[in-house]
This record gives sequence, structure tokens and C-alpha cells, in this order.
Amino acid sequence: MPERASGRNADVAETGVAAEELKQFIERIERLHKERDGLAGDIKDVFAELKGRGFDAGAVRFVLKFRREDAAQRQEREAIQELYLQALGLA
Amino acid sequence: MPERASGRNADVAETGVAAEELKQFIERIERLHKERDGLAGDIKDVFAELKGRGFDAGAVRFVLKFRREDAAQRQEREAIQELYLQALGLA
Amino acid sequence: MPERASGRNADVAETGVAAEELKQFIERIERLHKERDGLAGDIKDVFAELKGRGFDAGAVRFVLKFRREDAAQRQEREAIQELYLQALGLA
Amino acid sequence: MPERASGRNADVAETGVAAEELKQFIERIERLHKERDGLAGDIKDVFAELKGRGFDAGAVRFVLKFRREDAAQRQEREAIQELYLQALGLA
DNA sequence: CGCTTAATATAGCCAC
DNA sequence: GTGGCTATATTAAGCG
Repeated sequence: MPERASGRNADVAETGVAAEELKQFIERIERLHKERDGLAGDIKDVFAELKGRGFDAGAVRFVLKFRREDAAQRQEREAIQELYLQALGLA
Repeated sequence: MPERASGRNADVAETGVAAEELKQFIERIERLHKERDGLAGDIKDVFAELKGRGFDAGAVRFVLKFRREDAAQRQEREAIQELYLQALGLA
Repeated sequence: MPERASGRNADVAETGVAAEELKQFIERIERLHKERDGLAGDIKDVFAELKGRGFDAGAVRFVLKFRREDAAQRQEREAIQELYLQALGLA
Repeated sequence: MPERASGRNADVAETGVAAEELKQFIERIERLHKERDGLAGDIKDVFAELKGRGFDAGAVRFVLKFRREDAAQRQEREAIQELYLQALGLA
């Protein structure tokens, strides 16, 4: 598809010219997916290790979430939760 | 927690020894998350580029999925499928 | 919250009017959850029965999955697949 | 499969006798799935409605989880979370 | 009972 | 900017 850089890519089925370009894209994404999945595996391994060391995975996830969320956000979220529990007579 | 490698990790609040270990785990995971998110961004960029070149992102996703299922898996599934679909008069 | 139907529901802690409404919602969802869980139990029972009759649960699950994908969807996917797999020289 | 009620059901591919029975099982499960999915849709609708009335869906989910979890469980979970945050100097 | 896979819930993205 | 949709993360279930 060297002639036009936008619009529906009609060359795919016709001339086969774009097939090579498509293939490049696919392979690039597959490489990135592979790396990303490797990282996901590493994370899983860390959780396994940490559980083996006696830590609670659920609580570790909680800490991670806590550190991700900024103070203001967290405060508001917790306030709403409290409010609802109180409204229902649960807290 | 150098003394015992398993069981509930009671040192956390007491000696502070495990706090350091916990911190290490947390930071390791956070580093991995960061890398993984970077990759996710890269993938997103490739999709944007590819769309700009006229390709259909949905179809590209389909191809990626298709290529993921390796032949062995597909074959095995097809074998079971054949057996039961025939039994049901659906194939 | 009878006056305004949108925006943050500030009445929850104030008048108690919205507390009642919130409670209704919660209870409705809990009732639905209960029914849904009952159904899940029924499904489990059928699998147990079917296994007792000598059928392979895994294969049955496969058939169920297969039948779920309706023909239209499959056809559409196959059309896209054809186009791109051909372009890639994979089909 | 009228002769034996257990063991691998070899009639499926052989005589077709069991096919009818299998079909019955499949259809029973599909009916149950359908009902279950209907319920899931209902739940979704309630969330949509509740959001339209100004309630926070996340907080409602929190309340539901809170009511599901018994007091002892919740107390222990929260204690561990606190412990970890304190160990890391975050709380 | 742990470990792998399916169901659910949440979050991010895209189109309108 | 909102609602649907896809992808991810978390949780639950089933299996060995």
C-alpha cells in the first residue's frame, strides 16, 4: 500500500502488496505480547514465592492497590463506602 | 523472617525484619507492573499506527488470536468435537 | 433523592430517604444473586448426574461451548479470517 | 447406555443409543444456562438503574461483599491488611 | 489441597 | 463525556 496512506486498505486481497506490511505489524505485536506475557509470568512467580515465604497474597494485592491509588481518591472512595454502610445500619 | 520459611509470617509487626522482605516483594512487583504497562503502551501504539495505515484492528486481533491457538490444541479439540457432534447428529 | 434523578446522591446520609432506596437496590441484587447461585447448583447437579451415567464432563463442556457460538458469529469471523489469513499466506 | 450405569460410556460412538441421553443432558444444561444468563442480565440492569439514580456502583459492590463476608472473616482480612500497611509505614 | 482453567468484576479504550 | 466493548485482573470452581 505505498500509494495511499489512509482509507480502507483494499490491497490486502487484491495485489498482495499490503500483505507484507500487515505481516510486519502482526509480528511486531506478537513480539510485544510475548514480552508482556513473560512479565505476567514473572509477576505470578513473585506471588508464588511470596506465598512460599508466608505472606498473604490477598493482602499484598491490597497494598499494591493502596499505593497505586492517590490519597484523595482513596479518601473519597472510603468515605462513600462508609456512608453506604451507615445508611444501611451496617457500620 | 530468616528462621522459618513457612507458616503465618508473625514477624511483620514485631521485629520489622519481615517488613523489609515484604517491601522488596512489593517493589519487585511494582517494577514488573511498570514494565508491563510500558509494553501495553507500545502495543497500543502499534494498533494506532496500523489503523492509520488502513488496516482493520478487529481483524488483526482475530489473526493474532488465531495464531495463538497452536495446532495441537485445535486438533485435540476437533477430535472431541467430532465424536460428540456426530453423536448428537449436529455434524 | 426524589427531586433529582442524577448527580451524586447526597441524600444517603442526610434525610434517610435515599437509604431506603439503596436498601431496596441491595436487596434486589441479593435476591437475584441467590437465584443465580441456585441455578449454578442445579447445573452442578446435572454434571454430577451425567458423570454418573458415564459421560465425560469435559467433552460435554466442549459441546456446550461449541453450540453457544452461533452460526452468524462464526461465519463473520471466518470471513475476516479468510481475508487476512490469505493475505498472510497462512490459509 | 441402559446396561451399565458407570464406566466410560462407549455407546456414544458405537450404537448411538446414548446419544439421545446425552442430548437430554445438554439441553437441560442449556436451559439452566439460559436462565442463569437472564439473571445476570437482570443484575446488570439493576446496576444500570441504580447508577441512573445517582448511586455509586463500586460502593454498592462493596456493600454486597461486606454483607456476604461474615464478621470474623472480615475482621481477620482487615487486620492483615492493616498489619502490612503498618509494616511498610503506609498507615 | 494445590493448581489449572472458567466466571466475574474492573478498568481502559473507542466511537458516538 | 458517556456508554458499549474489549482486555485485564481477580476470584471461584473443578479437576487430579
